[in-house]
Amino acid sequence: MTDSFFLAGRFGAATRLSPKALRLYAEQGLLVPAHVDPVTGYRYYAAEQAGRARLIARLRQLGLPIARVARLIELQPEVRLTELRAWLEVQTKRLEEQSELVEAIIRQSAGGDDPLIKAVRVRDTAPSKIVYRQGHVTVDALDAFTESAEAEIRSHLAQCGKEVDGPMTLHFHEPVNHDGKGLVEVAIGYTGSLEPSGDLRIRLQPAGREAFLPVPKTFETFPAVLRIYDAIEAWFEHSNDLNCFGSPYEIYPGSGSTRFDVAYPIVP
Amino acid sequence: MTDSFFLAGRFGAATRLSPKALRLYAEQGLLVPAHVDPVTGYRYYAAEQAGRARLIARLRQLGLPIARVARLIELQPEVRLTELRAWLEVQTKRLEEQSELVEAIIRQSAGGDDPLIKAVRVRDTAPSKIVYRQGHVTVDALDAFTESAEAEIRSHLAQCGKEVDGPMTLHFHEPVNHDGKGLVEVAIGYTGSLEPSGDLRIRLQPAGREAFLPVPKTFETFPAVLRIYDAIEAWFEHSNDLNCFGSPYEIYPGSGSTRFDVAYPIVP
DNA sequence: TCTTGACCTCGCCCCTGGGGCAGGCCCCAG
DNA sequence: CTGGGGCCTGCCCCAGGGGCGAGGTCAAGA
Repeated sequence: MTDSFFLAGRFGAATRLSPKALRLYAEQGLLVPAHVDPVTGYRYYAAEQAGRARLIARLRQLGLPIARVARLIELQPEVRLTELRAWLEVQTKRLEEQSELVEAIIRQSAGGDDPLIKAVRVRDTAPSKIVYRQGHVTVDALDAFTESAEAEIRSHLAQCGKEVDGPMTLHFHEPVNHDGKGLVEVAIGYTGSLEPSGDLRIRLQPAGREAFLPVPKTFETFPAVLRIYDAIEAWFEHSNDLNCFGSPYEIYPGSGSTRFDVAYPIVP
Repeated sequence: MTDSFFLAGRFGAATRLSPKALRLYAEQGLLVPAHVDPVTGYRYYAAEQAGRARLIARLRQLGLPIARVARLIELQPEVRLTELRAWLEVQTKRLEEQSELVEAIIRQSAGGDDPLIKAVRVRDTAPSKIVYRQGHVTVDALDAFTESAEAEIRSHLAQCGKEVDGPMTLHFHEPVNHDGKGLVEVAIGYTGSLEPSGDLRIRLQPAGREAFLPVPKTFETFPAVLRIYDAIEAWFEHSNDLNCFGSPYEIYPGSGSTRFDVAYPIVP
């Protein structure tokens, strides 16, 4: 048995792992050598460890981080395969998003031949007091968050006997993607005087101007809705006079019997 | 004009870039602020820079490294789009490879129900002197490298009047993937005495044993050929007695009228 | 037995693309 | 003039190693 021990170089050559990687995995407990010489520090791997090592090499080759590999390795093979298939699904989705993004870049470069751009309008916004709730969500959780926040705000306003003043708005302070959470805010204007409650906060919204675009039915869902944002941003590029400097928001209901408008604040 | 300058926070909010990211891009020269206050160090961005900034944000969102973004940004839009489409192609290919890899992991977990595994045989290899050439190649450049190296070696042997002894072998010292270069070696045995020449080197190949598998026609091309490697490795797992410890190689021509065999060295 | 060369160890700094924090200015509104 | 929030620099941190240098080890040949 003792002659079926191998040093890092040879073991790594057989398992497609570099000695450096093997050392890292040994430190992290992912692949502990069968024996470590306490004097020299030499790591001796047993032949039986080759299977595990090769599995690790494959999972790493997929690009999975070490911690993920460590979790997957301990799973039953069937569960592991299920997880891997799910991971592949995610990768496929990511590729689709990248594809969408490239298309968006193409449209951005092509400039203003999009009829959407010509539909952008500007209007003044009235000052109001707003009550709002913020949260970090992914695009999947966005609808649920919006609904629950709106319900919470409306019930709080009803409870306090205050009147709703203006539409509901959904602000995107950070980009909301599939893979990352972004800070969003559901806000409703009101009249009268109100105390904050729970995670509901109060803020003054000064008067201003906004560039907006009603969203046609076919662009309501993600990721098609991103074209609306693109269109307004492209419109800013073309109108040298006005500058969009702030994050975008959606206004429910939208103008002209649409479900919502998309708008950007304008610096006067 | 001076009032169309924006500080990093506001500018970043409009272009989906964090102040920290903007600082990094400024340091790298990717997006240099229109003005930097020499006293305070404050970076002031002009409204006209928003387009470039947004393009950078998009390209970064694709996952492209900054250096790549910097190159793409300077290109003509059409060229840029061509490059982006090519990049998408590569990503698609990568996803396909990952999919293959997951399938390979599944087969590895499933164990030895593959008829290929049962076809693995063992044989002794004769000692010989070999002349070889090494190189770092990707899988795309592999065939060209192999052909040119084989031609070079054969012409050198012919020039020196030495006889070829044994088959041509192609050693994979490092994994050769689509995305990374690996060290490979084309080698041919000879008899007599020969001097090294150019990038051709000489080595003694001691006698040994190898586990091998002739490659059926349907598995000759990448990535299907990887199943052959997998099969031999799986065979090692199942035969507790023998250990593969070394990198694999291909032998041209293969046994039984196949184009090539795949083999692993065996530790006796 | 000695030497030599290959192999191994550890430790340090490097890469990407920022995030987070500390300490200290700056800027604007009240 | 003062406070709060925004901005600066500078430092350390993350994964997953690569590369390098100093020094110890192993095995085979002389």
